[in-house]
Amino acid sequence: MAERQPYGRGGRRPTLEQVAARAGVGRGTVSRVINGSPRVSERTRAAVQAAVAELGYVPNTAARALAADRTDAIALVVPEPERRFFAEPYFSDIVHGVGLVLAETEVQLLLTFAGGDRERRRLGQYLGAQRVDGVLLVSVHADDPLPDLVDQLGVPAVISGRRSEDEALSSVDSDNFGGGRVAVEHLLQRGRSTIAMITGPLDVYGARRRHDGCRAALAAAGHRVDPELVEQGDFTEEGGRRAMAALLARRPDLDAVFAGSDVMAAGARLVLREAGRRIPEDVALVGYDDSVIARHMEPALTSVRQPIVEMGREMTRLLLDEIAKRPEDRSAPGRRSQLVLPTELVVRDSS
Amino acid sequence: MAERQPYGRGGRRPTLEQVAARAGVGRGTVSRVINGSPRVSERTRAAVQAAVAELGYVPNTAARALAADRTDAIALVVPEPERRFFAEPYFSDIVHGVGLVLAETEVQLLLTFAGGDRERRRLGQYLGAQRVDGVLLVSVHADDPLPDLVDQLGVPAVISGRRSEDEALSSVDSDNFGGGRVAVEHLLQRGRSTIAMITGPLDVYGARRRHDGCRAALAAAGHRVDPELVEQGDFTEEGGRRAMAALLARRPDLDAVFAGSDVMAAGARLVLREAGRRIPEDVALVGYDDSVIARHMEPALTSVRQPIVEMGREMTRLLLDEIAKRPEDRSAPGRRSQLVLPTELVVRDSS
DNA sequence: GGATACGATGGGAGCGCTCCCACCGTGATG
DNA sequence: CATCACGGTGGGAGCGCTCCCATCGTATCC
Repeated sequence: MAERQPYGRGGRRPTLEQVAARAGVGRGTVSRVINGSPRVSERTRAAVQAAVAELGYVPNTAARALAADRTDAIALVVPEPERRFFAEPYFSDIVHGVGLVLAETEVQLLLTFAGGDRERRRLGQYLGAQRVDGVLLVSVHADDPLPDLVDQLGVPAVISGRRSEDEALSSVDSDNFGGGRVAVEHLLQRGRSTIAMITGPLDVYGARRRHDGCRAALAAAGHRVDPELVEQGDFTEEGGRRAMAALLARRPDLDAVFAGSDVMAAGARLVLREAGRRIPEDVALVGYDDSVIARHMEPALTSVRQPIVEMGREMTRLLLDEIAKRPEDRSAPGRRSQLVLPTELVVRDSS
Repeated sequence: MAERQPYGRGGRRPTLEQVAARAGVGRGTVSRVINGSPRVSERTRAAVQAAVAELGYVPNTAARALAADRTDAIALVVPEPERRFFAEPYFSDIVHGVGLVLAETEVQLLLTFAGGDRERRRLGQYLGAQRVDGVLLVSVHADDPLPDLVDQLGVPAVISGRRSEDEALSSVDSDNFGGGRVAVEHLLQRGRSTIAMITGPLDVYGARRRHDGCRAALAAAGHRVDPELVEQGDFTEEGGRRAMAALLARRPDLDAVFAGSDVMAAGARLVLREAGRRIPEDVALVGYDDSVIARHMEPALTSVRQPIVEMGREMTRLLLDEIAKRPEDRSAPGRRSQLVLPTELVVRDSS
């Protein structure tokens, strides 16, 4: 193999045409080899590959994108400021899952933050500019117009979680209903009978489903669902404290609490401790998310785990499938895939 | 303004040509307006802008990249697996700093992980494919061939930290020498006289500079630099423990320790405590990085802070400058910018 | 041996843009 | 009144690739 050119200082890179000349074939043939078309003889293929290696040829992405109308790149759009993105292990796991699928392809992942208003507006431009073949949307709020914008632009997209019962976009969610149910079933099995619930904001779809699953488990066990034992939080630690205080005031006899997130469980724990309740002896506590704090809490928190890495994988698979279809074959709105992955209870010391 | 087309279902987006037709001008004129050229009359500019708005025109990136040979995108290349990237606040701050500068431009940031070997190899292809105008390299190891590969490809690049005294690439580093010096000066001011040092691996440039600064401070104060008081660690907690144990065995009379990283300081702290030494009463402890653990340590750790956000900003500025030059004007190897930002001592309870 | 089929190949057209040169008209200048 | 300068404009050429159609050769069949 000949020495490869250092292209530095503005030297131009070899083109298809030059590879073709070197290999003594036509442009079309080289293109076929590069793209792995089967309609090339073994001899020719070898000659072309040799020429590619000698010249250190790499296809120009821009030219390919322009001619073929595809970029071989997808974007992960994070509608949050960078800080939050890095702070939450959720994103890390999603990216990891995405990466696992993309590693087997030639598709590149672009991370895009759209935290601020300005960046938000620019995103439309960005997608309109056909920089990417598709979009992965994570951490989308119920009232976020972004998904609909993306959909209207005709850009294939998959959303993590869903915004409501009838999500218009393709989505991958975890089984929030099952998660809530299994948490409460676990508490019942532990012999608890007066089970309180700190929910997330009930206009958030996932939070409502956790709540529904919880009620379902109680009903299935023949328990009455007592409104006095339900208090709404806001996914913050402070919200968890407030909710716990209210529950304790109304029902000092409660012997278990299911919180819709680990962070709220952490808040609840503080209030319980201040009230002199031992965990789990007096009150069993179960959280949701299986986050880092669950493991580090004292006592370690029983929590419901979502398969986040797996969600990242499935989102990516779904998106690549959608992209692979020709535009006219793409699923019509309303007939998109809605995937729901199972959750799992991780039992620790708090229950 | 007319209703904007929803392009969905494979509908094509408007082109420059169509905007030109709509505005009753030529292609060139529209291009000039889009790119903010001053050589357009106010009348014409307004007409074109109206047409752009009516059609919802967005320039096609691929076509622009092909014609102009620039992508308006830069890549942040992280030669680490995703996990580490998210785990370390360092990266979060860098990305934040980069984002601050890019927010004022039309340049897009792409995050690229090159942790695995496979991804590593693909990166060359990626850069060769002219997907980006330049590259930001962070967390590069001394023996990493990546920077030279990038340089050889003629892709403008800026590296965070430097690999050695004579870094070939443009770089932005923090003042490790000054950081080491100020840490030790602080200990001397506190009246400590027997100051031990746990260094990072001395083949890592930054670690060596911290060590050098430390020695310089000692020498300036008229202290002899006692080899018995220097022990090399490896930036891990375990390494910090081992080093501390060795130092304590050799010199039980030491009254201060400067560790080359917070994590090593954390390891040292455990050993000191096991040996019954109180911090800071018996032994003062200073770390490096001002990481989260510094604040959360018991007692809170005095540490040297690097201006990481600022480093991200400066790296980006440097890179954009380099990109703005025509290729033939770009700095020759050896005459690249080497920027060093000041470090700062954050005094807490451990000293 | 000629018609047929099909795999392999070459290269024209065109993707949407920027660059640049030619050209137009106007007002200043000799 | 001819000449020049210059701001403003139109549009050809070309970026490097993919797509596709025409073409060529060879194996296959009657």
